[in-house]
Amino acid sequence: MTAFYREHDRFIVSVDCVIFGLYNGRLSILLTRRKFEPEMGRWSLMGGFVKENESVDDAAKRVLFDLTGLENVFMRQVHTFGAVDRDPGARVISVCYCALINVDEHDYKRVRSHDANWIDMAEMPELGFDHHDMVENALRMLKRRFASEPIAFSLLPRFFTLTQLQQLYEVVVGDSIDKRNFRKRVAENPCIEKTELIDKTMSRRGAALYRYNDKLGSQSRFHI
Amino acid sequence: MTAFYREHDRFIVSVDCVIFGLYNGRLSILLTRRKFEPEMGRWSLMGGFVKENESVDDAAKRVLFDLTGLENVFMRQVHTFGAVDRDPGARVISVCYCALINVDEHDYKRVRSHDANWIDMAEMPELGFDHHDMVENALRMLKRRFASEPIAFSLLPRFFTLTQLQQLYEVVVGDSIDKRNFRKRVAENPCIEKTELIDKTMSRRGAALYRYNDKLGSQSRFHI
DNA sequence: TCAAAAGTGTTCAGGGTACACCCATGG
DNA sequence: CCATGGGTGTACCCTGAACACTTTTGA
Repeated sequence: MTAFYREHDRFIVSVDCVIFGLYNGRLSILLTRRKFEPEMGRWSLMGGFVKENESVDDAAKRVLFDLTGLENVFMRQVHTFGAVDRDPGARVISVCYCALINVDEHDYKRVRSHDANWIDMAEMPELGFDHHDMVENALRMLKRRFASEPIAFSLLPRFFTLTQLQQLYEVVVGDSIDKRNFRKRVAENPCIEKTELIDKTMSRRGAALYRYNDKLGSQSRFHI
Repeated sequence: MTAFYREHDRFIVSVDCVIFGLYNGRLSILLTRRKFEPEMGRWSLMGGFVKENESVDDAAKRVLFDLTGLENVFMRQVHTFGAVDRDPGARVISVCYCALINVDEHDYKRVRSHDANWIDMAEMPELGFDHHDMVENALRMLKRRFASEPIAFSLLPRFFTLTQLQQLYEVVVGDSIDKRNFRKRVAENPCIEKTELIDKTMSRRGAALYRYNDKLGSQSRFHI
């Protein structure tokens, strides 16, 4: 390190992850109760500290993996929170990330061992620190991105019905969507391919299974 | 500080400011040549280090003020860049901000003393580190926000003509706009008030002067 | 035969875009 | 009288939203 850098103040840097999940058909968020002061016992986001030998993005991935066992999920940086006294325990600059996962795919045991709970977004408790701001920011970003990027498909099985896809959009957007309009847009999108397969688990009649094809490059977007 | 925090790695945190400006009718960016290693002599963004007793946002404001003498300008956090080796001189985590200013209002002497130059966006040189990513991100954010938030009015004099307003939008959006359609949208927007004043400096005929009124709360938006 | 989910088209309104000419004035 | 910038209205298209009934089949 050159002399120029030596003299500057240094900071603890953390990542706080807003982990959204689909938990029996509803949008939920992974929260834990803090196990140490300050604010011990208060609900809070999943956080961790950045280490010297990892990038900030990698720190976020590590935290997500530790908690859920999942890799390669939709994960984005939301904002960096750097107020001087945002954490009363110490000066900590926190980079907030958000992820959206399928609760069924993650590793329950990991979540349990971290004393984390899935909480329905409609019943979100008060959170410590500036975590409420983080959740608001993250949710706004999630809704925006979800409606314009093909995030949904990483949450569905490889083959899915249009009803499943629509329900997923409805949960995230937080509103109901007209079935015919929805299917019209799907039909116009070359990335969503109908297969010959039929799913009979949800109805007597059976529903056509579709597949997402991202090989279409820049066209692999789906804007509901 | 509780014992819990003591053991964590600490980082130098910087802010890098992408300062866009309107310089004789074109979108420009404020750049400087690095005066120390690594990458001495390379064009780079305006940066500074966060200090222990200031928030990250305040650090960005301080850097902007030091460079331009301006306060209360449109200034937003863009993204945090945290790759391990993004700065070959040391591990530095950098929070990127962007600002858009009116070049005529700032303090030239400050800029000069920092050896900073306004460079037309069309002629942007190669930058050191990950500064090119920062500029791309910042420009994308600026265009998005400029088209949906009333940023323009802080760059214009208190009274302005519709031609001035339109030219400003054209410069930032980087495309030309139909005059009649533009004026139609202005007319529909209650925040842009026509005054009785006439500006005769730009034409023989004279142009009506308008004023922005942000007292209309949530309606004080102008979406071109 | 009925319950439960799948599937299917049309209409309408509003917003966005394209487009060309007259006006006022100072020099 | 002319050069310069200021100012104005309409037609069309396309997208997005609203809306209800038929089909299939296992139990």
